[in-house]
Amino acid sequence: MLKKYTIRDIANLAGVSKGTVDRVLHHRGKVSETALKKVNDILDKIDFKPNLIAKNLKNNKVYRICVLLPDPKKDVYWEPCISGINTVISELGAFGVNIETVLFNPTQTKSFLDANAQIQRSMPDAVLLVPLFFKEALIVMETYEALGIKVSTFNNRIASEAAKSFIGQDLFQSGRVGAKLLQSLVNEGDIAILHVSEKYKNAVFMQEKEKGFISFFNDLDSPNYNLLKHKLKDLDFETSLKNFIAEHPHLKGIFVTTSKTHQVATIIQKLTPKKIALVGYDLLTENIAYLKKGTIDFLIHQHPKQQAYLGLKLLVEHFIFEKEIPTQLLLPIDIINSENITLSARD
Amino acid sequence: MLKKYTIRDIANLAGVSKGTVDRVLHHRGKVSETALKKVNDILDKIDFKPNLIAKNLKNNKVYRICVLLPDPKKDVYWEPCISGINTVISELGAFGVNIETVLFNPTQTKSFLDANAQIQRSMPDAVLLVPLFFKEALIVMETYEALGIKVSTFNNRIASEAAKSFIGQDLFQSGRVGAKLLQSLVNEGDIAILHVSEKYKNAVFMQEKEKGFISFFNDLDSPNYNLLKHKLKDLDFETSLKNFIAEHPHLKGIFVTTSKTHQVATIIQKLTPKKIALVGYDLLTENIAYLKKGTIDFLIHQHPKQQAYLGLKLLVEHFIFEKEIPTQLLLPIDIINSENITLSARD
DNA sequence: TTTTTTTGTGTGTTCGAGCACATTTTATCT
DNA sequence: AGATAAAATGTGCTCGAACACACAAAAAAA
Repeated sequence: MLKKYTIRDIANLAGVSKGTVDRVLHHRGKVSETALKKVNDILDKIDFKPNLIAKNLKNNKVYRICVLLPDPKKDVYWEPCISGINTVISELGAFGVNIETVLFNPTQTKSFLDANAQIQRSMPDAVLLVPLFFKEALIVMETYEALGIKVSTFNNRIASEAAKSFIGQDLFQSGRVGAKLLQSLVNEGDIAILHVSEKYKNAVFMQEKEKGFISFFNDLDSPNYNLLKHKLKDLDFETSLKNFIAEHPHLKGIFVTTSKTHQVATIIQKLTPKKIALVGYDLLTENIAYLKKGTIDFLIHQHPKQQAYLGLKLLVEHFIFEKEIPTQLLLPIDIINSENITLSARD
Repeated sequence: MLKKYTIRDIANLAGVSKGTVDRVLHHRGKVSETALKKVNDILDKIDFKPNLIAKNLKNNKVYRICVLLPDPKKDVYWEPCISGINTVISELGAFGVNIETVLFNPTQTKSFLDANAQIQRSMPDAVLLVPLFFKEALIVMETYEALGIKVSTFNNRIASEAAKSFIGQDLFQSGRVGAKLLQSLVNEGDIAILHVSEKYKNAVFMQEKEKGFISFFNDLDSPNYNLLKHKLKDLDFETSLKNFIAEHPHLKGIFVTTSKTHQVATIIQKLTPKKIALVGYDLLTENIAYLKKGTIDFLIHQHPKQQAYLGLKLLVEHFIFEKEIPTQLLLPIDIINSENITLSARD
């Protein structure tokens, strides 16, 4: 138990050489049945864990991993991802991994394609990317596949076999969480789901949240609530929202499906004397301010930092310690209010 | 950048031997100023990260770490800790650490003292423990200090210099989160904080939560709410609670400071036709059942698994990779409702 | 000037697993 | 039986950092 067995120990115990033990362990064949049995008998008796340290000493390759994500300058939502990547570098950089971050403009598909082409030319061992543009991502991932470059995705799920691994949230369930929170806040009246459509198309992801949101109230089947739905464009944002609110005097709660929740909060705070419950997404500075003020009641945390951190860490550990990469890793859907924000803002 | 520098590389670049480089790196002295400068010049130029793998190969010591926690058979709250410990074993066991779990009876201080005495006789390199009994824990930790055994604590914070490291929740803030949740659920009326006193004394920890709870409503300073406080003993639990509820017809919300929330739920569900909002602690099976049924509105997750996992992992990495152990690590205060429970139950 | 001490430098071995290669043993064929 | 092929087994080197030890050069003492 206290002893740390080595291949040599096993060889001595079995009365064979370490070469033979090695062949047994790796099923390399060229072992007589008698020797095989002798070694296996010992292996059954003791708990042999090959020393990971020695195992990797020989392999002095530097693995190269690229991370591709939207430029945080264009959308601050991605800001924490950078810090997640840096955490991995500081934790695992000494094991011989080279991590490069590549950014693309989330408003332009071309930027996404260009960045991928650039990465593919440099031929890294693996790529962790945000497949923001559905169609383009599919094509890009096939190219990676053909080049023998491993691909993991995070934040946005792509239903495709090319996507070997995904780290992120279950958006359907996330929508249900939002619904449940509104039910906690509002006893009866109109409840609206609001899509703030951003410049880039991530309609698929907003739809998933909507499905979950609606499914919750369907399951609830209560006469107290009346569901509404509304889309907001960046252009006529303010007037459109004001009109919507004016048209629905019984509006008691709003669920915003994107991180632009603060834009809605700005209006609600100004416009109405009577309280409308507001649930939205992501810990942007503006959102946090409204959360603390009380305009936003709950925020759902999508863990951008954690997503990048875990996705990258899994890739690194795959190369260094030969760990398996799970096909999908769904992160918990964190509910944030004004009181647990300080402790959650870190990641 | 792509090159992974070794000590040998640096030696060649500086025109000295690897022994000299080693002496410079470890400040072992016995290096002439000329040689020191030559080596440092190279070190400034390149980004040298000593290979952690090779570094530990030589050090083939098996570190022994004991984990001491209450027996999950006596209180299921601790059940997930075991799985957290096992995760560390499977993740880091191959690096040469021996982890032993020792259980004590949370209803008996003697059991705690006995278990510690047993651990101290076996002289491990470090101990991770739950300092459930304040006074006894202080004494015990001094003994560990004297024996040169590193101690980390989790779940319960002990205000003492002997506690080098703590992993757990900020209980004061946790009480504030509970208060905020009740405020979200209830618009006006009586709101009660309920202590279900368990057999063992953890009064200190319940008090912290209470302070936070009260501080929130003090800060709010709203005439809509009226705070109540009540203690429940295991013996006359049911009658006492029923009486309390009967005495306060305007009771609209209850905050239970322990994992025994389900006991309160049982009564609330039976007794009252009109809804009383209920916020409590921990993802016990019974609590989860009431959460899904709607009797419990929110549960605060104390992350028992994560606490044990992180506490142990930090100790292991301290020995294996010489990482610093933080003096305290406060885990996020997770809010759980019926919809995000499935994804959070895992840890 | 010679001997002793101090200080600086380089060399060689170790750790455990992996794998190439050498060597021994066993089986097959003339 | 002897030659040869095939299978089984053992040996020895590698990886990078750490450290003991040997040895050289310079400084101090005789």
